[in-house]
Amino acid sequence: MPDQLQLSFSEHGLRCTRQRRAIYNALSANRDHPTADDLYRQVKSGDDKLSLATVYNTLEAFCSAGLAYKLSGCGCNGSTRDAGGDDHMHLRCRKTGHITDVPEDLGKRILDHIPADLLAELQNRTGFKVNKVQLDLVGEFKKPPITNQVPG
Amino acid sequence: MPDQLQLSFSEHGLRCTRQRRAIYNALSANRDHPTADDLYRQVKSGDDKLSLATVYNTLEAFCSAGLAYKLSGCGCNGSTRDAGGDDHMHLRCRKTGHITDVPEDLGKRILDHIPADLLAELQNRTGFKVNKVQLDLVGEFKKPPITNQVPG
DNA sequence: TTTCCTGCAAAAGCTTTGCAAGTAC
DNA sequence: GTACTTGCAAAGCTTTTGCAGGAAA
Repeated sequence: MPDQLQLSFSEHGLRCTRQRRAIYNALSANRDHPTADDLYRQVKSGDDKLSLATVYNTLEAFCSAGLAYKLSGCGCNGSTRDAGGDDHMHLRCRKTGHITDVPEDLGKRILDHIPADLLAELQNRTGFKVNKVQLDLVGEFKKPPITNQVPG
Repeated sequence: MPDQLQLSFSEHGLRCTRQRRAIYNALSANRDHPTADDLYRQVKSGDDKLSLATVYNTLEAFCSAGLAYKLSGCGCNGSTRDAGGDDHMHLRCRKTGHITDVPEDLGKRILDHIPADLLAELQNRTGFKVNKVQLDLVGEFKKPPITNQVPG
């Protein structure tokens, strides 16, 4: 009986292997933008059979299939990915480079202020179709955040 | 006669060397978020005496001094930096990872819609002081952009 | 003159690749 | 059974480090 994930994989022309399931789950569970190595260790701690090369291959496969995206952008080696999906918002600490997410409701309220007509104008002028908006607030923690996330 | 850059360096406790000037200038001139290697080649093409290690050391020095910031964030190796400064906005192509800037006026109009009171609320709730807002629009070029920038 | 910076080369770390064995379909 | 994946190990990159000589202050 094919489950949701399996369907999703096959829709994108990917075979559904144990490793890929595990990696995909780890990636989605993690709002923390793990590196390949993070994923490797995380998956490996539950299920012993995995190699780091597979993590890289799999992420590459997910990215080509559109199931995940390189997050860090830049010409850089983009070691951190994101399981696609919604708009979102990060706090990025200047001192440590650490990234945490903005509380859901607040993020939504801020992003709702971005006017769709300006994005449409952008598309007209540049030919760039916006799929997703990502707002990063760069700064630093003046006091520890209230959540369980740690600045660095 | 100490110039602007020299003053700026010494304010931050940095000595003002030929290499650092060149690297700083290249970094500021470049709205393109160059990697260390990009900077190396760019500077080297004008002025023959520079080693790649110096580029890394210098970027590190700039970052600690607050004259530049790691751009890509994440736990990642942040090969791309930014000479601090203003809020800004990028277009990030999903397919190629290439980053280009949004036309100045349009970027400003979009960023102006982010309400300051919500940012203040954020600071109250999380302890995070926002210095700079960076908006990334993730998507892809449907047709070539009008500027001289190339999608990938 | 003192302290910090640079360049070189070597080390360390991260990512990709090649290929035989294994697995999904 | 066929074609795609995995795991291993080795290769290829990028970034950092140690140290002697050189330059800024």
